[in-house]
Amino acid sequence: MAVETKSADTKDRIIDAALQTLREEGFAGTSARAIADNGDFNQALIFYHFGSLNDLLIAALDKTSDARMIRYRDALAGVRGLPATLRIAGELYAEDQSDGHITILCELVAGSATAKGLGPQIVRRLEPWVELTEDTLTRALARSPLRRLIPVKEVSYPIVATYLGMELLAHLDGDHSKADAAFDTATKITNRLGRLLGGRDKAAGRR
Amino acid sequence: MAVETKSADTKDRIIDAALQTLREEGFAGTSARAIADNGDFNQALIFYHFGSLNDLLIAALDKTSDARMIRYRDALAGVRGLPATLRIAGELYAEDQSDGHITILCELVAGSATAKGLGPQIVRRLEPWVELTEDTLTRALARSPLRRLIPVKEVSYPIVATYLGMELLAHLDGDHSKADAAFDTATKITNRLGRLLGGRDKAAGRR
DNA sequence: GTCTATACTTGGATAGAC
DNA sequence: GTCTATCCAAGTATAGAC
Repeated sequence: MAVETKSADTKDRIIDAALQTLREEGFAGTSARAIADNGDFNQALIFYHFGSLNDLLIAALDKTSDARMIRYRDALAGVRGLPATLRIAGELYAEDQSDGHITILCELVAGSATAKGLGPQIVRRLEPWVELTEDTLTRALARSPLRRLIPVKEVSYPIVATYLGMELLAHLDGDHSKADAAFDTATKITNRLGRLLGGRDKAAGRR
Repeated sequence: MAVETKSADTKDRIIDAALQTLREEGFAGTSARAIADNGDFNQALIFYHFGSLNDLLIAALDKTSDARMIRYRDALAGVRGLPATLRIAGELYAEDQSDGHITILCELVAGSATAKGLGPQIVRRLEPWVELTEDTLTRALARSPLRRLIPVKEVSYPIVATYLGMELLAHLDGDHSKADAAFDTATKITNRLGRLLGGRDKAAGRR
């Protein structure tokens, strides 16, 4: 058991170093050597513990993604109504940004378009997020007149794609202001829609 | 003049070979060697004519992007109303797909997150598309009640981001069905909104 | 302007000692 | 499990002949 613990510890150290490198250097800078330098261990350990660099990157994505998913599910659990949901989503997004989760995800998505064989595995790991969007939206619209307007199933995938697209662009030119403004824009439209459709604030789903 | 023509011809051959390679092999497969093989010329010519591989890729993006921009402006010029605009946009998108423009753009956007120094130049070349979206949307909404709902300026950047995000994802798992469905979804929502807001079809902007 | 040949660099991965 | 030493492939870019 001592051995297994040590091995697990090392694997975790390697994963953390990979995450840090992705955050700081981007996909392009995340070579096996760079990760090893960053985490202060030997480069060969990566291949001993993970077999290949790609497999390490997948494991790293799983770690950050699983943690964020728990946080998202938790924070969104009791939320009712679209305005409140948008507000919480905006806060979660801000967290994604400050802890670097977003950077990592974007770098990997972009990188997997570039690197060989990474693509399908990354995409598979985005599916839970489409489902989360679907669940969240279903609950957010449950008591809103907007539920007759928005086809939740069809709209969830584009929403996730928008999140990724905006981040990717923000990332490319180092300007996040437009991405940050998106939640405000969505809120604005929702409010206007609420006023137009149901009169006052009931329409938007507030209670 | 004969010399200039020959040089211009060669540059164009190289650009075309780069575009073809991006389409067929993706960013990862688009090395100077691959392009030269593909176009059946010497690899050193790339550096003689363009200085660096990055500069060639930028020139290639400019060629396809300029051509598409002319086509878009032309096709959208006389269009009135949101439903018609969505229909035309869907057709243009289908063209993007069949002639490979989309593939090239996505590969370069993804790749520029990966490669060094390409990012800012690619982003700058996306700005005209945000402007086009803004112009198009302004005209599409001119006579629609929806113009009070949608803040055109704030929404144009997210729309372009969505286009890119969806394509990037579709690209990653080789499944374009969800991206194709997006225009139908947008049309569906627009129609419902038209019925809810303005009664019948006038609201949606048809004439 | 175009070719051949090659210098130089980086990075994934492995062999084999400890 | 961890280290050193290396192999090998691929890629950008350039020098120099034609």
